[in-house]
Amino acid sequence: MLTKKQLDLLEFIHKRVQRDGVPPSFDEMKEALDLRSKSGIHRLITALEERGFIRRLAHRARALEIVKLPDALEAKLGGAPSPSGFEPRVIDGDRPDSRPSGARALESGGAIELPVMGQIAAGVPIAAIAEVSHQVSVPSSMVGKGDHYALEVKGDSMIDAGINNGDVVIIRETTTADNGDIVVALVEDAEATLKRYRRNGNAIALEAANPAYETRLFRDDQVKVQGRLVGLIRSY
Amino acid sequence: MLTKKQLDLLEFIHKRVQRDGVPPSFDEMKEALDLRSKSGIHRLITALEERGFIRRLAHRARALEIVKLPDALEAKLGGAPSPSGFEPRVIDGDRPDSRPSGARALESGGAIELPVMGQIAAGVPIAAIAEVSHQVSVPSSMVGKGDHYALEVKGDSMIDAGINNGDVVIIRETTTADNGDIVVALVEDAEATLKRYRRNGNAIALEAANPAYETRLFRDDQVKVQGRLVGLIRSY
DNA sequence: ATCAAGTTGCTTCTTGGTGAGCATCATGCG
DNA sequence: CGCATGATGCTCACCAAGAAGCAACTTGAT
Repeated sequence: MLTKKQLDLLEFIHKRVQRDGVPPSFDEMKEALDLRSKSGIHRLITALEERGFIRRLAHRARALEIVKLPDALEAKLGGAPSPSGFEPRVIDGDRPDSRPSGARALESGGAIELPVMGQIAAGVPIAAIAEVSHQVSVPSSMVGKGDHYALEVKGDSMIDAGINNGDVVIIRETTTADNGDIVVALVEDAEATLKRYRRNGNAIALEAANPAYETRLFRDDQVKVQGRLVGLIRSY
Repeated sequence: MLTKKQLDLLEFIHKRVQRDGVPPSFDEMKEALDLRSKSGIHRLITALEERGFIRRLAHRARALEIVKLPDALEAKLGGAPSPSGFEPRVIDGDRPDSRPSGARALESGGAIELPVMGQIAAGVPIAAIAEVSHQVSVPSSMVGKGDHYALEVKGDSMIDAGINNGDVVIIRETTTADNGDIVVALVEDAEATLKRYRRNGNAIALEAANPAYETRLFRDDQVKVQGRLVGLIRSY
């Protein structure tokens, strides 16, 4: 899957992250691989990204992250593959494989499994968040820090936001939101809806994205934000 | 399932990966099998890929990976069959049906990695399917049989279908479509667009889902279906 | 405004993968 | 036996990708 150079670079990055917690800059990588130009690094990085081993943000310093390690490296260096903020949990026992297979059940490759906690009304509210009905896999790039869960959307009140009936939305648990965010809002401690959030003083507006539905206004003590929309998955 | 040659090659590749962490190039394989031409290797590799033992990226150096090993080899060499961290659970009972030997391609847990083949215009412009830019994980429930890939949507011509600018669409490779399907259509062998497909006699209509765009009509020889929309992933 | 970190264009050279065309050989089948 | 088929082997041609270097340009941060 990888050429020697690519493997070397990946290994270097991995070590740096393990050591410093921060990925190296292009210049540091250039030094490490003994090159005289960053452009070479750029190409190697591109190749690694294309093959799905790292993920990155363009134009951001040190904005790269190892998503997975080839088996060869994983065996060689003991470290956990790292993604999304949880690695310091694995201790090395005598038999490292004692748990990786179980521990990473929810985190294998570039995906994470999230529980689908029932349905949510995008139109008229449905009962609040219920139980886990099943699990979905989502790209780990979709979830950042914090706890997440998924809900199945019922209704069409958010169609203008590109959220259709039957879509699965990925929600990050949070109790705050910024204006314009799409949130899971619990109204009057009874009904949960998916709406766009807008605050004005101590009034909260929950806007649908469908002209057929009206914006509803509440006092801020009537509405509890339960999560913010971070992703969406649809199957045809 | 495999011919002798194919088995030999697979074994060689496996050993090399175990030893170096880097798969051999065609030339190295050629040497190992004592051939005088790479093209033979090419054929063997193709056969192995077809049978699901290896996975690869076309036109990329050493971009190949062993996905599974035939039982014969697995017993012979102790090595792990490779995919993301779970094999130590299978004991050999009398019923090895744990793996029907055709299953689990890149599949780990409930997710599969697919290549993102660049961007597709949902509006006017184009750049036909280009290269792999990176990989995404999608729930395996989203893909059925057949080959799949992903594209990033540019433009807003499908907004009324809930497909926004920046969304990643999952495409199943196929050359046929039913009326109403959303497809990747290659028009005039030049531009690829994501549109709703409708056939009428030997005329094909490509409809946008946005009143600002007009339906375009073509003769059926001007349009080639390259895939059908099966899923969508959006990150906020 | 300035610096550091990334991104790109262009060049050069080497390595590596693709594919057409043709020959050989074993095998299963009437 | 003669033929079709499929797996292999080879040559040759071609072109793409990997790797490296230099330099200029863009972005983000301060």
